[in-house]
Amino acid sequence: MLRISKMTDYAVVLATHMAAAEGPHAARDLALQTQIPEPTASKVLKKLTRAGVVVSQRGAKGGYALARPASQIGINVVIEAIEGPIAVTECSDETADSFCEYETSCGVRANWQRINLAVHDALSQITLADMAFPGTAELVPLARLSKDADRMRGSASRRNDVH
Amino acid sequence: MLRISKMTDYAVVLATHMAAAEGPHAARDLALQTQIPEPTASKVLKKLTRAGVVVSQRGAKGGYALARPASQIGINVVIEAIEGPIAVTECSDETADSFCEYETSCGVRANWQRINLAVHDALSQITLADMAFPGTAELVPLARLSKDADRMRGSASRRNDVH
DNA sequence: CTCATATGGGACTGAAACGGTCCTGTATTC
DNA sequence: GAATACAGGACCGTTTCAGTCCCATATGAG
Repeated sequence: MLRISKMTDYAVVLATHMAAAEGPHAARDLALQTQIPEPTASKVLKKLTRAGVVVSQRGAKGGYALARPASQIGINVVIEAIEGPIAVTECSDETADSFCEYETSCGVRANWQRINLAVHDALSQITLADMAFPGTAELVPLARLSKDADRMRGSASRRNDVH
Repeated sequence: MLRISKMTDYAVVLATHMAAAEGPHAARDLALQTQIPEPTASKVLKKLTRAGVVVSQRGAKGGYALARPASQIGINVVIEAIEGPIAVTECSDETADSFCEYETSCGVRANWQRINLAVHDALSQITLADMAFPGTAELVPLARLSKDADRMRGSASRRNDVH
């Protein structure tokens, strides 16, 4: 579960590449650099464009570029661009939740939404800048994690390595 | 994305029901109570059993029961029981990661694992007991959320259950 | 001992989603 | 106006998903 689709994986890789260098990137170039088949990369880029994650420039010398600074684009945005809203279950999908037939059995609903939120939150913590410039993460990945954790939590160092 | 499959949804609902009452629950009973089609419920329960989330008793008067107290079973365990390990991308799957062809383009790997961890962590925070007895959550869902957030962030006790 | 009850473990199927390709149209630059 | 690149779908084979069904096995009751 929570297995992200390949398309989404591609989206993150492509976005990360764009984050690493300025200026317009032609779909073809990105495809070559990332080893993603060109038509597929193109498809992904189109979706990212529609979602407003990247902006596009048509014509010769055209290409794609991030719509905002990489540090302001959370991973969740990229993921949602491809896979739609992060709604773990149908009953947390607004269109359907009026018809949750369980009702009685389902004090579960509110909790699913907590789960959704938690996941969403976790994802939004990580930006494309983090992905593009692992920086300290590469040297001390866990240290970086705890740095993030500190920022989130305001205090204690906690590395749970593991899992 | 991050759309959990129906089966997993069922698993959580079923597990929550078991958390709400003691003793062995026959698959049939659970199916009736939760409105989940019986064969399907049965299938899910079998998976939960294999994963060790619940224990089963065969024969007349048999049924299923949680393997541990509800407060000690994180949602992540239930989810993983149905959907397999939480590995967001293939390259974070250990079997495959030796062959991440990107390599150069992929400083992304380490970051995916951060993402995985973040998600996994978020899920493990929520136990079946939380699901079965929403308590304050029902009255003030958002307040409860921020309360949780505080608990997460404030350093305090946080059990990592295992797996 | 025997029968009714329940789980264990797959096999199987129709429907839907996924991954990937390709084609036609439109905007932009030279 | 020709070459370049994106926009938007149509299309298709493969895989996964949801759901059902069947048979084997274990257990308790009479």
